[in-house]
Amino acid sequence: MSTSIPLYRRLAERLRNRITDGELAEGSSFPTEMEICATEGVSRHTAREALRILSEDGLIERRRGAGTVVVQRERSSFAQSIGDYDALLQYARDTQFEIEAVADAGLRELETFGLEGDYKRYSGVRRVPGQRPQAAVTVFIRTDLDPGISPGTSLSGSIADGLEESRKARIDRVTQRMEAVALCKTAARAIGAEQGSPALRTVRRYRDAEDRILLLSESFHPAGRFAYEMRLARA
Amino acid sequence: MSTSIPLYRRLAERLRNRITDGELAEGSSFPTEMEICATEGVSRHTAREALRILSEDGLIERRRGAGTVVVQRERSSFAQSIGDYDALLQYARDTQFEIEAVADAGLRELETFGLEGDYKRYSGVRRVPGQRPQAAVTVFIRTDLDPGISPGTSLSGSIADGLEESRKARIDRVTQRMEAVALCKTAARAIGAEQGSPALRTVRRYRDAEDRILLLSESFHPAGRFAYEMRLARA
DNA sequence: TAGTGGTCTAGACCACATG
DNA sequence: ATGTGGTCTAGACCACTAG
Repeated sequence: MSTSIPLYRRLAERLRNRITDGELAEGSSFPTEMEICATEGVSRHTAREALRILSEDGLIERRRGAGTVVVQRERSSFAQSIGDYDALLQYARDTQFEIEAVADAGLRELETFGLEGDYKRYSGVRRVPGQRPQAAVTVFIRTDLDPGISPGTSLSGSIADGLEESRKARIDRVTQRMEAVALCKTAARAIGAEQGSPALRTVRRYRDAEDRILLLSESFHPAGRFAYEMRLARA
Repeated sequence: MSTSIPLYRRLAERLRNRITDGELAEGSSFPTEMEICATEGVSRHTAREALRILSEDGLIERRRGAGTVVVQRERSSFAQSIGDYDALLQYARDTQFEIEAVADAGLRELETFGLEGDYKRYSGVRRVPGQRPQAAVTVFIRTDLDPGISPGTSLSGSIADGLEESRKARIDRVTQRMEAVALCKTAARAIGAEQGSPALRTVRRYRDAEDRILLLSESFHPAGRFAYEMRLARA
């Protein structure tokens, strides 16, 4: 085996492609577990693990006794998600990421964020040129994808943006987590806010189709300087 | 045989209790899979399913070769994955909106939120039954759509949910704004947090196809009790 | 009744972390 | 070197849905 990606993940990826390619139409008829076992030559457990992934991703729905169907999404969350992703990148294009430090990521940080492997850490602030910083930002990028930017550089756009253009890897999806926190000392100093004051913490994980994290960003937006707006259209 | 709840779920529940009861301390030492198999008399697959539940709930962390540890940080965040409108409603279904007061909305509040016309104001907290409040919530609903709920009622789901079912109006889209703020006195008292402590403020505006605001909700999630997760997939 | 997904067992090999 | 969690197989019984 030349690949270390588990069989059930590769199987999930093949099935996912059959959906997005349109071979498996929306609203009906997904192969049964036993069919997948037979055609793909895997055990039922492996087939089920793959189906679990697709189910958690919202691509299929399963009902005991009835069967599995491809979820109907007429222009729904998928189209909506694209807009969100673009909007996300748009924000990055409107501001500059001023890189203040670059280093190898430490073991503790990697563990904190659930990263496995080697990553480079870029830290700095994001701001509209001429204004005070909107956020303290830390970016972890897998070392083999490191663009090798020097400290002191101001990046118009995001590192994720450059990652796309380099074609070294393809970002398949992004998960984003937001919560309110009290600013830690480091972040507070970086953006000129008071330690302990409220901030919006945003962690984004950029993953490829095999669910590996290519890039991770953590931002602290102090209260009053940033609000996140999104629009949820109905399916 | 008396119960229809699967074994692995009951096992997960037992293990969860051992964590919350303090028998399994944070930071280290969770029974290994083989230990669970032996002491609980289950197969490894069943043990793993139970552990998967706890892992997805963020109670434990697993590392190959190293073992399993209890994480249960003080702030047991409740992560909500929201990618589209349906997922947003799902969160409301998992928690209860406990209504503490109902009144006509005042002119100043209407102005603050950009509302025009007559609205009813419902205020209270949202929580998973049996747990401490996750958020202080205020809902404004256009008076002609008022469901007429009495103070003291616990609503399983959201008012927006009921609005849909009443078929008196159709929600076409929702815009959502999120930012970090310091808790005001009123909200802080409602959820038992300290005034001035960090919170995530979320304002949602539910509009019909003519862009009129049918319903508006404002929530304050104190730091540590809630995280907002969304997934941005690409085509 | 036949077929589906849900649960559960027993066993195996592997990659990895730790001592 | 040992033990951990991660993957995978083969087989079984069950609850449920649908024709």
